[in-house]
Amino acid sequence: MRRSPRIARLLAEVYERLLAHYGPQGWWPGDGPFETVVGAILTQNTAWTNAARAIQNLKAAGAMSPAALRAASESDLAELVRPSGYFNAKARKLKAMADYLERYGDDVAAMGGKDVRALRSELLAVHGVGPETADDIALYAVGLPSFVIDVYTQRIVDRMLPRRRLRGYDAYQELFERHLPRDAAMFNEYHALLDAHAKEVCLKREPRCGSCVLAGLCATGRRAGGG
DNA sequence: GCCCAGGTGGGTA
DNA sequence: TACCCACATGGG
Repeated sequence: MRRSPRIARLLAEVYERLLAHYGPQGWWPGDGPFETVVGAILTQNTAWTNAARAIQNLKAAGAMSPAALRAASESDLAELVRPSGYFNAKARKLKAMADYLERYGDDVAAMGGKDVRALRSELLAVHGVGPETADDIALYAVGLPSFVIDVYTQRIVDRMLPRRRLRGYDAYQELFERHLPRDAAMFNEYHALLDAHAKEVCLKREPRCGSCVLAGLCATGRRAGGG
């Protein structure tokens, strides 16, 4: 993908408008880097409120640490994370993550010494970690600049750049990373703002795109959405 | 009752 | 590479 000054200006303006309108989002909600890692797995294809219940269960059971996850049986873990859905699959994923973290001495912050691309590749090799979860962990738990793409981000980009026809996670990520300064704090805020905007405006049945904070930057009225 | 939610892994063509 | 499907609970 070639860098385009026009797209760089567009993405910068979108960020400025969203930040001015919604304010700082304070992601990732939760208590510390390891809890963020756990949350990234538990929120997969699941509403955050459900993931949060599972996190509370893990904390109440004293299981919110890599060592505790390794020590627990998979079936006990599954019961604890039941509210987040896919509980058997997620219990296995949590154990795989806990096994992986052992190489960093169970210290998520220790991953910060790595190159972001190298860390991302490592994370992708862990069972249950796909591109979005790897970027969630790299960005929100470790603080390295890896732009997070989710379905909301893809929908908003598709409406802003309908001619672009991006395919696949990496294409969307490349769009942001090629056109923005490589700044973890800004990546953090930008993704959270896109999420907030998608939830408040774009996913409504009748989005009022004319008064939307992104009016004029977004191709409206193409589907049941705009903004 | 129906659709959706801060995806991923495994199988098939 | 590109689809398909299983995985599963809770809220609107």
